[in-house]
Amino acid sequence: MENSFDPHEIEQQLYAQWENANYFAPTGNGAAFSIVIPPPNVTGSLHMGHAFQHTLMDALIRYHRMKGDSTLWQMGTDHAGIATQMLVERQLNAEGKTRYDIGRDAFIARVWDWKAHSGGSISKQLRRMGSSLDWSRERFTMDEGFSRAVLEVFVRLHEEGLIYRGQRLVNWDPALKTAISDLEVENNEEQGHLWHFRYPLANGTTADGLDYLVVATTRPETMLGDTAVAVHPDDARYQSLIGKQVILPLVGRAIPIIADDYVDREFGTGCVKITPAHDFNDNEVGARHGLPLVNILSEDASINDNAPEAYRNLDRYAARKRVVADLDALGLLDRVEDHKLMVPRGDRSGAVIEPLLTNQWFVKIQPLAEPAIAAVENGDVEFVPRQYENVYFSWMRNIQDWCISRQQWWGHRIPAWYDEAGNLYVARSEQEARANNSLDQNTALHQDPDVLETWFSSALWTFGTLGWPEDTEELKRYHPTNVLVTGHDIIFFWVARMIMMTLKFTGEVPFRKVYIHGLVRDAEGQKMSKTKGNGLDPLDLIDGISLDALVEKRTSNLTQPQLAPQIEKASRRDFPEGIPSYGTDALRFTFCALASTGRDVRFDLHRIEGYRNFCNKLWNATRFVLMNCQEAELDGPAELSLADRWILSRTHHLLADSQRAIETFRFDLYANSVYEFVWHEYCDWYLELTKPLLWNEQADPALLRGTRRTLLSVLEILLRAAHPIIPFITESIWQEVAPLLGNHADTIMLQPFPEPAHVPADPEADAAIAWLKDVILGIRNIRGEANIKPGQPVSILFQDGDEGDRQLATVTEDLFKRLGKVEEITWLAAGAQVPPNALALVGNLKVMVPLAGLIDLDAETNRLGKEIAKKEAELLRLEGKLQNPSFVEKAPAQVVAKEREKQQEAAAALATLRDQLRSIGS
RNA sequence: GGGUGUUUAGCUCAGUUGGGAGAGCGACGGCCUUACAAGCCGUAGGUCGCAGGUUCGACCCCUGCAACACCCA
Repeated sequence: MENSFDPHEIEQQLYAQWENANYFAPTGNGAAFSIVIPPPNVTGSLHMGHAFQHTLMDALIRYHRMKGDSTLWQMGTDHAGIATQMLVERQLNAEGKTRYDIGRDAFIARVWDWKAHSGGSISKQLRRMGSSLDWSRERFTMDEGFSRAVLEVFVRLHEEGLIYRGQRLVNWDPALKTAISDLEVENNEEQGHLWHFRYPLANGTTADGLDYLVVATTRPETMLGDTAVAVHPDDARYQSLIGKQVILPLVGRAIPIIADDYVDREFGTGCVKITPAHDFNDNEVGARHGLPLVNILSEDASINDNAPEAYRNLDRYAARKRVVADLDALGLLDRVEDHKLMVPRGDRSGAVIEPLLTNQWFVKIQPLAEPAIAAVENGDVEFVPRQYENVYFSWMRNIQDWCISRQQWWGHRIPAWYDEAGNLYVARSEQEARANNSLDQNTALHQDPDVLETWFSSALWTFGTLGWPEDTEELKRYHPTNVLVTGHDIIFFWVARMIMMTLKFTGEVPFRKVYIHGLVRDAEGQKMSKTKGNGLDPLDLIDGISLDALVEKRTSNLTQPQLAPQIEKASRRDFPEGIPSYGTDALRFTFCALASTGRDVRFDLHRIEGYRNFCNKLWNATRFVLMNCQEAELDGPAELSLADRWILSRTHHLLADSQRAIETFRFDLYANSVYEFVWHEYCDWYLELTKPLLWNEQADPALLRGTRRTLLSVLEILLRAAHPIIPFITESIWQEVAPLLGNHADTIMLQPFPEPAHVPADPEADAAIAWLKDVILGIRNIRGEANIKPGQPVSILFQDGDEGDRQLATVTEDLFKRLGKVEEITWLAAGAQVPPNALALVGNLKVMVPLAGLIDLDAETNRLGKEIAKKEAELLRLEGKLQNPSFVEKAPAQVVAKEREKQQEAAAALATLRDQLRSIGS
């Protein structure tokens, strides 16, 4: 083995071996365990969120596979309607064409073509993460089989009256010219204006004697579509005007003054213009009052023919200026204020969204939502962490009908046909539509041009990927899936919709548990984004990247190129050396270690560096073990030393802790227990404890065999225990180690996950080594504080203590001699005269290092002083507690007894330390 | 405006049923000790956001407040 760990030597080669051997496909007759991948966008590339999520999923999958479950991790990608269409349209635009130039069929062919050539980049990247996905069953939401499921669901929902077509106000993206869901709208506060307009009263005056009302708006152009002015029903100022009319300026329409408690009396003048065709709230007000809807916008957000001629065909912002100017000219512009407002923008296009009245397809959601709420209420689906259930419930209980149509070309086309008269036929095909409705070939039919939104199809993901609507073996075996691993940002988009649709069509929940992980942020806690240029590419952490390449990457193709210098500066500040290569295992270990319950993680390079070092530590521990075992005879009678028994006992605890952590999704605790065990138990103590024996030429061969076998078998067990987190290094090492134990299997991947029951705990050995550690730490502390050179051997004296101390000292003599670099040990009788010394206490046992000229007296006095102060504080606390009568009375007896014991120990220790200080001082 | 979460060492975070707080990184001091300088040994550092309450006892349970973050309207 090389003398340091080099991830590049092993990773890609091992992954290829695994994949070629088909280890990722489910095998065996064990219980089924399945996870579906949240299908990544086919246009996407791997980002830190994916890397995080896949690390956790892969850890679960590898764990269950090793547990012997028949484990399926279903791979697939999502066709990402809008994103993909935008991407291919941009390519066309670069050629000077639009999609309309080439037509729908050619455009779709072009998208498929794009997918064939560049659609798979995320698949390659997922392989670099070590993800053990079943590639042989990879699915795509636009594939034929999956599309059949989508079609079937649409038709059946329509048959049941749960899908309908209707004219409604939807979020309209005027740049993409399509409806989008309210989840795809980002509301952000932006600086704007509040314009106050005077609307002349048709008759009468206000309480103040004015002949007009003042209304305020942030979108002046919408006034062309006003159909009422509303006031609060209890607003004394306007009581007499309710039911009267104003004349809508510029338009000349007389519109009513209505009373509705939607109006906020405190805001502006307390009068609100009502535009039911262009505002969601106004729409509801309009519905309550039977107001007409006047739609004044076209699909590109220019003014249409329902507005006065002067404004027609003007873009909405041009119209805004014109309306304001014209009102001003008429003396009807009361005033303009600066105003912060929430502006809705499409998350893909960035365009300001308009509520627009259009014909769309909707899913009637209430009948689907009720069972989906019940499934979570009764525990059929469990969220981890639990509190996300509240997020789910609050959304589900206020859920609106779901607009599923999109005015796009790329996607599942809506299976609805119209005849010349506008009659509508929904069927699985045009042929079926004709057959079901007795329409012969003379009746011309044309298909609805719209497609379904992507989330409609991904809602079917768990059962659609397993072959539904066919009643397949896979569906029976792997559905419901066991757990969904996803971010909280798509609980509404995806999780809730999967639960609804899956219950509806399979009668089963899609998954039993939903593990929600946090978002990955940068070291400052900022969200990683292309715009801010603070993102990290997981592959750059794995392979490393030079500073210049990193800067280039972060500053190219920016949506706001003016930020480039700023981004470059920050990058050069944060990564002056670029990013070194850490390898996949270190990255995965970092993600696991940071994955505490559902909170966002700050990704700090120092952490991944630490875990890279951890991998190197494991690598070198293995080198030590192999060096000492490879040439040795391991067969024959063997005897376990105390240290062997101890590390086996610690292994038991490692396994128990790890299993509990994985089963409860505490990847951080899992990673920490592996780290702690490998570094601070196996390496720091156990390997050191084996050296006196291994390097002793005269050692008992049975003991040597016991130790060598323990070195190997504990290493082999911990490799299996750690494999779900760090698959590459563990596989690589395991292939060296396992054969020495007689295991010649091809891969660690399919070995059983180690069971704590197979490695019993050994409390006696635990206690003995705990004692030994105390003695050694005492000696080391004296060495460190008294400035005794590490190379300088010391003699030690033991005094007092009990029979147990004597026995332990005898049994462990060789061990602490080496670990404390102790030359000679002398037991002194109780009360015997002792030479000047430095003292460490282990219980009642005095461990002393004679001064003999090598100890710095001042330093030792100082050290003792600190010890005494510590003990004094402790004793004071304990005494205070024990002198409190209500504590002694009310606290459980065992707690009181324990505190008493502590008090006595502290008092005894304090007395000894004070004696010691006196004897040094004298 | 409603809701959720967070607040613990200089930084990033653990803290399992209430019995005087831990890790990693960083800092400081010492070491090329035959697996590892990506290492080894030792040390320092905390009014557990603030104010109340419950309790013999509160980082932990309850109430209020503050700051920050996110979601919804």
